[in-house]
Parts: sequence; structure tokens; C-alpha cells
Amino acid sequence: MERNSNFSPSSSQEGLDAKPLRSLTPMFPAPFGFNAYTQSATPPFVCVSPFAQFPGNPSFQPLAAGVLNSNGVTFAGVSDSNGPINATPISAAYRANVHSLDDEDEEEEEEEEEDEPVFTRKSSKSGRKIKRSHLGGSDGLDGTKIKRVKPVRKIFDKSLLLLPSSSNHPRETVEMVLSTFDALRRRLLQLDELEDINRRPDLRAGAIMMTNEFRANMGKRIGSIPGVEIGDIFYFRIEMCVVGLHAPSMAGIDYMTARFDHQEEPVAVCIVSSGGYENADDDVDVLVYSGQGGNNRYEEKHDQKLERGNLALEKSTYRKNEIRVVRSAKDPNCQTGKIYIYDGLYKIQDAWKEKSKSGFNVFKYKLLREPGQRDGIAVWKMTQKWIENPSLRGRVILPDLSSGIENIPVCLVNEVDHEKGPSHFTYVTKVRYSKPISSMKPSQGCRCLSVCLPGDRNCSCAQVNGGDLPYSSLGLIASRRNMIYECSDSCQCSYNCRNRVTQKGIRLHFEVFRTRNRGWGLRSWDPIRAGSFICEYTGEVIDESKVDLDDDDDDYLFQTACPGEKTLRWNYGAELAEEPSGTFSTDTYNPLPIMVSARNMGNVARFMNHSCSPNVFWQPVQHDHSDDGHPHIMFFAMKHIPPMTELTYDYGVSGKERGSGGVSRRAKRCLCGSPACRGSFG
DNA sequence: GTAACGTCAACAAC
DNA sequence: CGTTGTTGACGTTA
Repeated sequence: MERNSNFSPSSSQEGLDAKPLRSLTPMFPAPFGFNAYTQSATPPFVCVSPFAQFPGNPSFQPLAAGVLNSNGVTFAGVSDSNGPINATPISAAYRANVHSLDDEDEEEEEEEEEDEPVFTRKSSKSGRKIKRSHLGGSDGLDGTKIKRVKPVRKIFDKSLLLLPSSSNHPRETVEMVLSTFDALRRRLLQLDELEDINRRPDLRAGAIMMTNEFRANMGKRIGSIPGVEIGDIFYFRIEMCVVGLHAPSMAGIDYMTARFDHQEEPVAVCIVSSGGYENADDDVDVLVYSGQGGNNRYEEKHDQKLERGNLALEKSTYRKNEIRVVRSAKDPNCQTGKIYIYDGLYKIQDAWKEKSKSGFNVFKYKLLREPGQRDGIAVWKMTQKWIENPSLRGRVILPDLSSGIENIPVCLVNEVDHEKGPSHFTYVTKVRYSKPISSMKPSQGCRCLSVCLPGDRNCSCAQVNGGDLPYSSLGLIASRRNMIYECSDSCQCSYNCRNRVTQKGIRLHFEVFRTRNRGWGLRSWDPIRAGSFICEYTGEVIDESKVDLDDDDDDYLFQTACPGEKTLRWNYGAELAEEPSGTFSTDTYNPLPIMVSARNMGNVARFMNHSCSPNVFWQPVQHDHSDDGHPHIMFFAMKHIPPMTELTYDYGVSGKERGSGGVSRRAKRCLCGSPACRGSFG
């Protein structure tokens, strides 16, 4: 269906004439390399580019029903049985001013009473990015409600925010923003943990991202968000802010003022369903959503008012514009609970008012999922059922590929063709060394009682890891590094110590599945949060000296070839958490002599395919000896991975291409399909 | 249970 | 009128 067919020159003209309802602020200079790149005139996903091409330009294909208007903001020219609607966003054009595009010297004009040079534009958009005033209702002449607000750090070295080769693909941009956010958040959390405090690393990381305009899809729009795909999962509300999916950091309803013919009206553009009012039934295409307000914790409950988000939803009921829906679910792997899933576009079918349990009026909106979209929450509900009862999974060849030796069964399925399974191999959960472990350098144990804790200077395991424990309290890896030393049998700490993660084995419900063109692959029924341990690469460890030519055709050989920049720079962004003087070493590729062959024996890892845009990376880990030449190869999630998404890692650049003294293997043609595909691997 | 928090739109003030 | 400054609402997170 061509949803933009009713786009006409006149409507774009309207866009030009649209007067913002609120102040305009200079968009440029783009203070950051990154920003300069997101705002270059070409990519359609940019926030707001004053020079965005006219929608008529055929080179310009938005992903969905959105079209950039002259303010660079998308809107949907919605057409349905109720007739066409021309909506031009107005209020969201808040940064459409143009002058200073080429005026790079303006970068440093604002100092905010700080000594530091500042690389952001004036923070006048809200006027409250940095505030040091008294807050609150302050009837307090006695100063009861005075709050000091720390300024959000701005970054001086813009090169910190530049990847060597940034892609212009919206998906890549969104992933880069999320990955930077998470690296920053992880580091802030790690620093907090040293002092045993919690200063909301998520919010602080988000604030740094926002202040530095390191974000994607600024400027609101109706319809889908370039680079955000149905099924994408988020672990923090702020993550949805920085990619432009849902602007309010707290409120559940995101809305904007749009122009319909000659009327200006607020319409809802995105809602986050917190789950409190989820339908009990299984209809994944219907959502009944409650309006906002009326139950503030600090005041009496009252009737909801038809204003703000509620008003916007009301208007959207009649305008029938597409509304993005984010549903929430319980994350079974994370005791803190909630996870957000982008479920695509809906339209409001019905709206009414009803009495809540406490007797006050609540607005209700019934939303119907637009047809023709790929499954979002439906995948989730399906996999949750399989986890509860694996026999519900159809097309199963083998219920447990590991024959019971893994913590959790590994399902083998084929929904594609008639292959009956991979060729024979022996499933093993541990690597086989060519020499006994007892002959290797033993680990040095810590003397921590009970569990190792961050900030404990006496913990030798923390010391050997560079002062920080490598995992968060949830068992997520904090940063990629040359080696991680877990606690071992020689340690006095207990099995529950947080520095024992990979040694406990897999925690995910894996399935080995038949891909369409890449043989067998690996995916998970569970959602996987960035930094989660996935599995080890088990098999037979081969010393480099013992490689023979036979290995040239070993498709199941792991070697530590140099991975792509996405893997290398997974920590990217963490340095933003440091004080300016701080030295944060970014570890890079460190070649290891180790190779592991999973041809004859191995585990789920041998089924992981290569991708140039991987979602998994490898990390050397020690836990049963400390011979650094023979580490365990452990895999961790690079990003949040929705259920049923194939797990892939970067096999690295082939030995030949590398031209180093490495083992030379034939490069294979890459089928990863990523926009950043290098064309070959291995 | 509760403290602390960021963003945006709306409003207020220049 | 155009622009800048201030505030309340929103709900999340640990």
C-alpha cells in the first residue's frame, strides 16, 4: 500500500510555512563529529536537517509511512477509509533554524560558569538542561526544598565520539547510539559500585548523551522510526529517548502538535504500555491503554483530565494516525524485571471513559495493530510458552542436542528444509586441552569471605582485573578487555561470588536452527541483555605450533583473528564517564596463540555464524588456571538481542588479508547481509 | 516504601 | 511578536 501517495507539493509547502509553536533554536553547528554526520543532508533518519531534501526527491525513501517535510520532520500522510489526512508536525520542529550550519566557531560560545570548553549548542531548548536554581514548590522561604543539581558533563574531545568509519545506515546509527549509551552506563555503574552507591547510571548516561546530542532521530514524527525495528528490546526508558522512539523519559504518552489541513492539533505518536492494564487474553493485536494522570503519589487521586497525552490520544482517535506501541514484559533473566519491546504501529479503534477501582475516571483507548507488520510481542509470547513447555515448540528434530549435559536443553529445529541435522560431532561443555590443566600455571586465589565486592582493595581478583570486578552484580560484563580473571577453586569466596559467571555454564534456552542459506545457526528463546554471558567456544584446543594443513578446511575452527571495529570498540563510550584527567585504557585486539577446533567435538558455539554486524563478541577468560596462552573463549552479547534473533559474531579478517604472520585460511564470501558487510571473512 | 532523577510542553516573562 | 526562562507532569529505577 502506498501510504504517501497523497503527498503533494502543497503539503510540503505547508510544511515550509508551518510556524513552530515554540521557540526555535539554532540547530547547528553540529558540535560533534557524530552529529555532523547524522545531520548531513542525505540520511533520512537524521533528526532535523534544514537542508533535508524535498519529499518529492525520489532518492529519498523513508522506511515507512513517514516523509520528511522541509523541517526534516516526518509525518504520515495517512489515508484510509475515513479519507486522507494531511498532517504536518509543528511543535516538533523545534530545531529547524538554520543559520549557523557552517559557523563552527560558535561551538564554544557557552560556558555555563564552567572552566571547561563546551561543545554543545546553546542549551536553550528547554532551558533546563543545566540548572542550578532552587527547585520545587518552594513555599520554603526557609529553604526547605533547595536542590543542587550537578551539571551534566559535556565532552571536549569530539574525536571520542567518532567511529573510524561510520555508516550512513539508520540501523547502524541507532545501534551505535545504543551501544555508546550502554558502554557509558556500564562504566558509570561500575564506578558507582566502587563506592557502593547508586546514582542512576541509566539517567546519567542518558543525560550525557542528550547534552551532547549524541542521539538518533531527534524531532518527533508519526510512524516508524528509522533504524528501530519491530521486536527491538530496551532495558531502560532512556534508551528509547536517545534513539527517538519515545521522547518522554517518564510519561507513557508521546505526542506532538501536527497540522491537519488548517487546524493544529496534538496527536499521539508513541505509547509505552507498562503492563498494568495489559489484556489478559492472548490477542497480540489488541491493546487497551489507560490515559495518564490521576494517580500522583503525592496528591489525592482524582479524575483524569482530557489534556496532554490524553487529549492527544483523543485527537488521534479521530485522526486515525499511526501510533507506535512499546509493550513491556517481565524479563525472566533479570530480577529487576521490566523490559520494553517495540511492537510496531497501531491505530486507535475506540476510546471511552470508565471508573477505576478507586472510583475515579480513567480514559481508555483500544488500539489495533496495523496489519502486515512482522511479529513483535507475538514472538515474545511464543518463546515464553516454549520456555515453560519445550514440547510446544514445533519442527523439533532433537529436543536436546547436548543429551542432557548442558544446564538447559539445546533444541534442534528445522523449519526450512529436510536436513535432518548437522553432521556428527560430540557435544562437550568444556574445552579439551592438549596438556593437562594441572601442568598449567595455577590461579592465584583471593581471600574474600563470602563474595568478592567492588572497591575491596584486598581482593586480589579485583586487582588482577585492573582494580574493577569485570562483571556487574547482575553478571553482565562491564567492558571488553584483553583478559578476564574469574575467581577459581583457589579462591575462598563462595560459588555465588559475582566474579564467577562463565564457569557456571549456559543460562539461555538455545535452539540450533536451519538457516535459509548459511547452514545451521544459533538463536535463543530468551531475550539477551547486552553484556550477558552466552556460551564458551568448546572443542579441542590446538597450539599454534601444531597446526597442520588439514585445518585449512576446518569450518569449525575458532581463532582469534582481528574482529571488526564494532567488536573492538564495544567499550566505546565508557571513556565519557571518566574525569578529564582520567586515563581509561581502551583495550584492543590482542592476538592469542590459541585455536579451538569444534569439528569433532564442541557445543552450541560451533553453530554461531559470522556477521559483519555481529550481536556477540568473544572474550578470553580464565577460571581454572592462569596460563594466559590458553584462555577460555567466552561469548558475550554485544547488544540487547530479542528472542529468536540469530546469534552471530565477527569471525575476523582472514589471515591472508591481514598479511600478518597469522595462519592463512581461505576467506569465505560473507552472507551476513549487513549494510556494513565487508564481503568476506575468515 | 521511597528518594532521586531527565525531558518535554506549556506557560511566564522579557 | 520573537525569544528565553521556569515549572509541573510524567513514571522509572534501585
